[in-house]
Amino acid sequence: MNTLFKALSHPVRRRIIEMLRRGPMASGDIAGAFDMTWPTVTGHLNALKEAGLVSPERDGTTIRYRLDISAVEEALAFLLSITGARAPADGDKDRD
Amino acid sequence: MNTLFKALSHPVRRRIIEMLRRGPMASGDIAGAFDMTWPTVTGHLNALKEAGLVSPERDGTTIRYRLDISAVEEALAFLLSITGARAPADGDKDRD
DNA sequence: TTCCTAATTAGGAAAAACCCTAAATGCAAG
DNA sequence: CTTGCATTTAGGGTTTTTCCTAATTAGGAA
Repeated sequence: MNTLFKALSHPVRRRIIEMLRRGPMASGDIAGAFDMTWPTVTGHLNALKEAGLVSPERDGTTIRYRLDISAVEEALAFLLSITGARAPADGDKDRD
Repeated sequence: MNTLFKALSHPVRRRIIEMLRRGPMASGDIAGAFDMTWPTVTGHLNALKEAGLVSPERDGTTIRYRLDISAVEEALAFLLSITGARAPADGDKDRD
């Protein structure tokens, strides 16, 4: 949960996640979409992999990254537990 | 969105959010729940405030922090857009 | 083997985050 | 005004993040 939210806390990494929403992409194609060096993007991909958000698969000389939805749902579960299960308490009378 | 996910990326701050789920709490009570100094907790509260996740309200000498659900829903919306699900419904967040 | 391309790891500088102690602020009561 | 309590801000040391360039690994083709 800790590395997961930390991975989501960088705009480049969130953008990568959005890109992978349509399907797996090669590392070079991902790196080419940003205005930073390839090694830097590799670092972000490693952070996402560490968080379980993506997984790489080799195909010859190219490496494709695929989005791992279940990790996203893990973060989703935390946020839903916040918005979905709110108990009424004494200074909290003005709910919608 | 950037400060929002960054705020969520620290375990102490996520725990504060969980604590505030039941209602506003005084700064001192929040700080007392952790094994760190009060100024450090104040720093975390500032990070949460910066992200729009909590808002402080003064009552005499004590300051109470209240959870701001709409910011949570903002993060929720991003994750839901990834999994492809719909936006959170209005009547879904007020039941116990 | 050698060469080329795809991609990563290594090393390090700059910036930010984290947590502490000490000092300051704000409010209320005497 | 002065004291006291609740809380925040200031300053600084240590660790982590972020990004770069240079070097390295890995696979395919000649």
